[in-house]
Amino acid sequence: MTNIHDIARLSGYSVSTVSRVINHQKYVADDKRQKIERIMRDLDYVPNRVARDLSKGRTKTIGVVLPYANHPYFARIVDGIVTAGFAAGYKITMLPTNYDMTTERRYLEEFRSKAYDALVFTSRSSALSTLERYRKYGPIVCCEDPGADCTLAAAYTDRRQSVVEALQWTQRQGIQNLGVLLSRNNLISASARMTRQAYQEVLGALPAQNLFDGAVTFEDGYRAGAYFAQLTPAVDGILANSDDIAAGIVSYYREHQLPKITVIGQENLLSGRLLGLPTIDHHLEALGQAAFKLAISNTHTHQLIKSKFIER
Amino acid sequence: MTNIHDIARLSGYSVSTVSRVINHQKYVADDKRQKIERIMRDLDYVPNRVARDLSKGRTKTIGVVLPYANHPYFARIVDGIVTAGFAAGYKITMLPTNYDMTTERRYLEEFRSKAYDALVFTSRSSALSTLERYRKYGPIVCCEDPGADCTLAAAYTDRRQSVVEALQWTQRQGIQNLGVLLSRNNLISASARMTRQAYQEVLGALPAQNLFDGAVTFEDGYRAGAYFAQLTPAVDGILANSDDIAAGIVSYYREHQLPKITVIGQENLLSGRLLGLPTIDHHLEALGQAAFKLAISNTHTHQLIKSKFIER
DNA sequence: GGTTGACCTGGGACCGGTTTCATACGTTAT
DNA sequence: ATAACGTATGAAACCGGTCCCAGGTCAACC
Repeated sequence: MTNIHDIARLSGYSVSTVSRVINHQKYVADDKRQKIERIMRDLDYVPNRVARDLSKGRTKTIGVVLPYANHPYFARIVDGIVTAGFAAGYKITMLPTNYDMTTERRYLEEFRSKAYDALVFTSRSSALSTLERYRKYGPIVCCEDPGADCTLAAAYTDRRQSVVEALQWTQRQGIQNLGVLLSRNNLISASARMTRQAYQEVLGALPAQNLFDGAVTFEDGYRAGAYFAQLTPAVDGILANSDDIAAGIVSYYREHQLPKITVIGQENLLSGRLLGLPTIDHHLEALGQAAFKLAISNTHTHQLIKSKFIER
Repeated sequence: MTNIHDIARLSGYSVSTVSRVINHQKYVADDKRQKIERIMRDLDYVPNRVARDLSKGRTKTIGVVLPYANHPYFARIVDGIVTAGFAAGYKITMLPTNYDMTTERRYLEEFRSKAYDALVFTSRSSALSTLERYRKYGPIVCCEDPGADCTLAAAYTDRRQSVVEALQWTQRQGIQNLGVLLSRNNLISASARMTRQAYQEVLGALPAQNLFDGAVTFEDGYRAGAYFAQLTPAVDGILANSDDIAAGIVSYYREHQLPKITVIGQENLLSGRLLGLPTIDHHLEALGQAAFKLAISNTHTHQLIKSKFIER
């Protein structure tokens, strides 16, 4: 493979001058510039990206940590990050975790090794304090509200507020007993925390039996449907954590000819639109774009993306 | 930032020995190994990934070229690539093109610059011969049948055969006049070519007015529905190029209270399932996994992934 | 006692760029 | 006449690793 030294040798000029030509810098005489450019073209020369990155100390690459690559929630965020990254000349690398903490830790160590200029956590299993420990190696963005004193940058939806709106809507609809689905009902998940808070705020204490945990896919929604269908006292409304999951619930109720109940989805996906379900659009592409911009700005700004409740 | 030379200096041993410790190689005395390991831990040292990549001449990164990041077709392929890549310790970088040839070319040039060990084209705008010209810089995989004499590796669905099956099924259903949707009806798109071939084979010449081109999203499907609904002679069946797009057609027909017609989707997505549409599952995750394996194997194997027609 | 081979260690070239600094020349201002 | 400055160029350090090769020790074997 031909390198910058070959070009220098063949052109009779120094490596420095060739480097100046490559980078379109000032202070190169026109005739020499042209000669060097011709030789580079003749030899089919392209500067080595990795060498450049090493020398410059940056990779123009952002790592995106996410549990599953092909899940609509994360796909929409990634879409936003990729779009914004493309416009800014950054590459986006996918870092799937399956919510495995060891894997997350491995990515954090890779971050220390300068493989990425910044890291975006679309979701996480590790403690926030763990992420903060790696903050000194570069910008880290999380997609949740990490609290005012957190030094991480953050872009997040106003899930609490939008869920409050959705719940108030159910009250106006006369819904008495509402079931709730969460993906991960633990202390780590900000999404779960916000949803519980909103429930508490509008409807009071959430009965344990009205909560279905571990909902990620359509199939999970289907199982949740089976669960809620046999519940006493019966629920007359369910707040799902995604339209696809809501669709699973609706499918169960339909297939078993159960009375129709109100199911609210989230993310404004095609499935919810097809079934005419009310939903909450969290504007995840915008969230992704915001996350990217924070990643390359190296601040610790916390940025709220407004969500929108959509009646149907 | 502390580097390998710091560790060498502080430990009193040579860079070579430190390198051996880092890489868990033989021929390091136990006491020295332990001392070096302790110093690395004390200094919080992590080897620089970029330097390593430069030295080794590889990045353990695969670039995935795709038109849109958040489209179910490509998302499923990417999912397969990411899953297989993760298992093999490779990073996956997304390279969105919007079908812009200049952008594709830029990625090919980046490939020459050793930024990626291999490139996977999930779709393309450039000519195959263009891609082949870059073949000498490393493995390039395309996700279509590039023809027997093509030196690129390839993983692709048997779209022609599966569409033939779908069309034969429509015949058995008594469908007389079938409309067809394509995403890009040009010479580049193998998917369009295979679909046209299958139509020719089963139903004969495809009337120009029965073809709707440029269908990518649900909204496109909706527009296609509007188009086909006003057509004379009326179509009594439509083959769409994805379930989401098929759902667009169905939505149009529903919303305008038009007589129900048979719409066949593709990719076996949730939308098709919800609407009970027959579909063709092209097993795109498997395709992605196959593409990844080809990418790191540096052969020019052509691999067919069987598709499956699903009646509903 | 000499050869062989396994084990251990360090020097230094190499991967392929960027960037700082020293130098030198030609104008222009003082 | 000379200081000052803009332009042009190259040498060499630097980014931070890998790895080949030379050299040394020590035990086993003939």
